[in-house]
Amino acid sequence: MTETKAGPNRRMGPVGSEIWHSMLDGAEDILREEGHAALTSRRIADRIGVKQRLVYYYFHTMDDLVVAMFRRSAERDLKKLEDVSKSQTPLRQLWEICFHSHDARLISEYMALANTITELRAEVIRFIEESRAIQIRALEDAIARRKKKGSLPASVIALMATSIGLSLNREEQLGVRMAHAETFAVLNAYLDELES
Amino acid sequence: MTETKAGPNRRMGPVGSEIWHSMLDGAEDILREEGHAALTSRRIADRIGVKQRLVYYYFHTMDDLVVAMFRRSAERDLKKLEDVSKSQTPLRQLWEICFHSHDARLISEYMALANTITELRAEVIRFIEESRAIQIRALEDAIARRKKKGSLPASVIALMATSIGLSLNREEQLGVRMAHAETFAVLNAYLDELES
DNA sequence: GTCTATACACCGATAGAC
DNA sequence: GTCTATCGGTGTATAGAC
Repeated sequence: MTETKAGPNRRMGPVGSEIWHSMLDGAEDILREEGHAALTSRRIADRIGVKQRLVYYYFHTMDDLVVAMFRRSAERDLKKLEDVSKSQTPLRQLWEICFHSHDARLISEYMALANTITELRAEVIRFIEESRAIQIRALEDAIARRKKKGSLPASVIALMATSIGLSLNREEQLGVRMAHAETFAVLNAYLDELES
Repeated sequence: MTETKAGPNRRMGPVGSEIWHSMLDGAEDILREEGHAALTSRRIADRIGVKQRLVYYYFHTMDDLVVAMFRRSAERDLKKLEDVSKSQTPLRQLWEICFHSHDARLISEYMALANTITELRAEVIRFIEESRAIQIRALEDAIARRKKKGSLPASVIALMATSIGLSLNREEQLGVRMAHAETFAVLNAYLDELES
């Protein structure tokens, strides 16, 4: 298992090796700090102290590298979501993850790249659907535990919460604060009601 | 008024002229259809049938062009928001605009570009704040008219609605549908309650 | 596995003619 | 106003030596 996939008949480096990871680390840093325009094979190589040619030994194309980068981080995120949804206060923690631990800039760069890179787009879709499924399961449990009628469906709460979390996160990073404090207060109260 | 701004001492074409607009039109089409990587002075020129040099007669830099493009579209949007918020059913129409009339792909491209282009970032902030202000005003009126206690603050509804609208829009364009129908039903019911 | 070297395309931006 | 021509830089990707 030292070959990535068929593609062009070119020798390829081992997926998951140390240098493979450090390339993706460097790429992620660049994307977050300097944006898509700076995400080039040369800069990645420079950053981790190897020659540009080596990037193409580990990845067929730059698009492949981007897809691998997103997939790696999506897998980590999904694992974290699964973990906290089994904890004592899953909702509170899911909300923390949704609102805090993501870098809004990185997300927006991926979203834009997904417009062009078909395989990334598929990966993004998969991630949204799987993380939503996890959230819905956790919410259903919480709602059942509280057994107080009149709640919104778990699926609706999940979608709304992630949407609002994404926006709040993005706006805070931009420097917009209008209506944030009030919204946060409302959400906190709702969260308390669902999960004391 | 045929000069854009100080900047480099170079002759510049008239802002708002027919060709100025067609350049921005072409740029917008490219950004929506092919993404930021294809947004170059040469492709814009090709698309509208002029030579590349002319783009730099109308815009100092490519960044300037991008900022002008966003600003023009933001002004149009704000005007439309103002208009419908004075109509008979402002809430319903504001929601329609928020959910439908925007191209999710274009938005995500702008968001990514705003990470790098400082002036665009400022323009985005201004747009978010002004459109939110308009929405809050319309919502306050609607809530006062209904004078039914227990409603969420107008500012919170505004933020939540735009967030959810953006996400639904984006996901529909991606091809994700999970939880959409249920969410849409809930929102519709709420809208009916606020504005019959 | 990692390197040097290189082919080739495209970009932003400018000089200066008409 | 619009053009031709061009400079200097950077990108993806490959050939092939060690």
